[in-house]
Amino acid sequence: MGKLREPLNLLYGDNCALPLALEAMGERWSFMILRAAFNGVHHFEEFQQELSIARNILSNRLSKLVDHGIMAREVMAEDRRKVRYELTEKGLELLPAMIALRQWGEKWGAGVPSTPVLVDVRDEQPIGPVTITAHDGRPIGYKELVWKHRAELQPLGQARARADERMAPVAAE
Amino acid sequence: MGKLREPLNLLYGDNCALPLALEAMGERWSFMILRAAFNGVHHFEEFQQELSIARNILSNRLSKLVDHGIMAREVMAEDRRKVRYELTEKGLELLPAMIALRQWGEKWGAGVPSTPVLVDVRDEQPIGPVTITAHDGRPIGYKELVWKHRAELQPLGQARARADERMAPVAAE
DNA sequence: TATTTTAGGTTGCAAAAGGAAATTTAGGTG
DNA sequence: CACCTAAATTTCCTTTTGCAACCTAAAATA
Repeated sequence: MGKLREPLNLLYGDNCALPLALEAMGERWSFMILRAAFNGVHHFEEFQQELSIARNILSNRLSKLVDHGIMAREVMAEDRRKVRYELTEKGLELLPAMIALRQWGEKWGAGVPSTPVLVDVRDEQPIGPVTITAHDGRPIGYKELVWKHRAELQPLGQARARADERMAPVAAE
Repeated sequence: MGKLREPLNLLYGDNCALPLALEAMGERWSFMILRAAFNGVHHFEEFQQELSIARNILSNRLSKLVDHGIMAREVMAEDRRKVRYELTEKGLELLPAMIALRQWGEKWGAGVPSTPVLVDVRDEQPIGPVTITAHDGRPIGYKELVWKHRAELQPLGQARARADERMAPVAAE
């Protein structure tokens, strides 16, 4: 058993939060609805026309997003037929995940020039790639990641000699 | 129409890459399979037991992931019954998106302590949150983002006075 | 060589989810 | 009231998913 390629053992854990996130966002239209919401779409008919999604599916997805606390549903006071869907804080915080996905699609999707580009309002420069970062913000790649149990963590600032570096011995190889 | 809340107009574009990414990763099991792959799972039976996924679905999803160039399929030389599935570069680069999702799930999922934690091998400190960053790496929030067409971009370093700041006039409000 | 085991799938069938169009409900307007 | 609109819901149909059993080629074993 050579250690030529040790299992990356990322993303593991008895209680990985990924399934949880996927429960809320893993359905086919969820991200598209979210994208529209980020673009200022607030009403049922807007979503429907924007996405060309079946009305029943849209209805169902909006309900689920509301149930999951990703969107808030508010019957409008001035015209109580209208319902306004708004991203909650929880929903807004999906932006990094969505942009990461979008950037990946941009990079790897066959020649997507992606003409409109996201820029920082401040300097009007395009945003950088969404990356994994160390605690100090330095970008790091997947090879530099390891699982660690909470108990094994050391207080910030005093990086102990990498002694008991047993990483969660999970799956494979 | 008051401008109290202008449409964020993020993520838009005639050719947003998000649908493209979702075509490859938007199906229910895709991210879970990817997660397993990141954890060093390489073989059909491993995936199957790891995920408790139906064999036909697994078969189908693996094929699709291979078709999309996210995983590579290789019949092993030493035992030609065995097929090894390996993440490609394209697949590996989904890590930020996946971790962003996971972190979101951690933060917002009802009390998920997420005991094993990802750390930087270098200093053994937990990784930071995946964020949107400006070109210089400074983290920025969704309020600081604007669409800009390629033509309107200015060369880095000389942030022109924010003159023709017409942002893509899309959807809503 | 014949038999069994293993890895990686298919196949068939019932259940669930998805989609298009018509209908319903609650609320407005002339 | 008759009519309209926004947001769902219901109906009907197609596709996808999930489960179990079956299949096949390649080892392993007898």
